[in-house]
Amino acid sequence: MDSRYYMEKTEQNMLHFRGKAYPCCASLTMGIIGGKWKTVILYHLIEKTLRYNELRKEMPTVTERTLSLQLKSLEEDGLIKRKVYTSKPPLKVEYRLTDFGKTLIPLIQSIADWGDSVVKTYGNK
Amino acid sequence: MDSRYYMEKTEQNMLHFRGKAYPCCASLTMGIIGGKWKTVILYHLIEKTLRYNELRKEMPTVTERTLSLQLKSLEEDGLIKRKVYTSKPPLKVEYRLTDFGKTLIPLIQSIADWGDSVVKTYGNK
DNA sequence: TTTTGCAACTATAATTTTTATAGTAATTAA
DNA sequence: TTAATTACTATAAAAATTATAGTTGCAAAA
Repeated sequence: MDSRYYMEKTEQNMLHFRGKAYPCCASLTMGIIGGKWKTVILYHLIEKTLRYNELRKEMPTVTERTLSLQLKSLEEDGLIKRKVYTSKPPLKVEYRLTDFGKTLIPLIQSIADWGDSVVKTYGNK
Repeated sequence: MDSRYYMEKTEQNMLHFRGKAYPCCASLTMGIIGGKWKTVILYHLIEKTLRYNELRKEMPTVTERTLSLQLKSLEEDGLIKRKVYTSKPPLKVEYRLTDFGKTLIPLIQSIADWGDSVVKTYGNK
C-alpha cells in the first residue's frame, strides 16, 4: 500500500452488506443491482413470476452463462427466489421477487422510466 | 448464429441511444449509468462541482485508470462536463453535471436512498 | 539548492466479468 | 425415428476492472 495512490478509508467509514464493504450508499446499491443485466432481470420479474426460458426470451441478447450467474447472484443477495417444480428433465423452474426484492420495485421502475424518457426525447436513434 | 441459442430480436424492437442497441428501457439506463462506479461519480457531483482528486478522495477504492475511463465515458454520454482551468501542471480540472446529467438526479438519489435504507434495516453488517 | 510533493492523468500487466459456442438429461411432439 | 424442449454447465475467448508504477511542470520544504 502506498499512500501516494491510496487514501485509506477506515473500515468504520465503509458500509457493509453481506460481507462486502462499500464506500457509500450509492455504491452499495450498485453492488447489488449493478452490472449489465441484474436490473433487467428484476424489471421483467416485477409483473409476474417467470421461468428460465421466459426470461431468456425477454432478454435475447444475454448469454446463458451470464443469465445463470446473475440469477444465482440475485438469489444469494435475497432479491429473488428460485422454485423447482420437477425433479427430472424437462425441468420447470420459476423465478420470483422476494419481499426484499419487492422493495426495489419503485427504483427499478424509475430506472426503466428514465430510459423510456431518453428514448422519447432523443427519438430512439 | 444458431436459432437454438438465440431468439433473434429485430433491430426495430431494440431501443437505440448513441449508436448502441438495448433490449429494453431498463437496459438502456443501465448501459449509461451501470457498471460499478458511474452512479457513485454522479452521486458525488449532485451537490457540487469536484476536481479529479476530490472525486478520488470521495471514492478511495476505485483505481485511477477506472476513474479516468468512467469519467470519459460519462462525458461522452453527455452526463458530465470536464473543464480545464490551467494549461501547465499542476492542472486544475473540474467535473460537473450537464443539464442532461441533472435529469438523473432523482434517480441517483433514489439509488442512494435504497442503499441507505438497507444499511439502516440490516444494521451495516 | 536539491529533494519532495502535488495534480491529473497514462502505461502495462494481472485479475475478474461477460460473451461465444457447444454439450447434457429426460421427456414429448412431429 | 428424429427433432425439439427445458434448464442449465463446460470451455475458451474477449472485454472490463484492478494493481502498480511512471509522467509533467510548478511550488514549498529541508
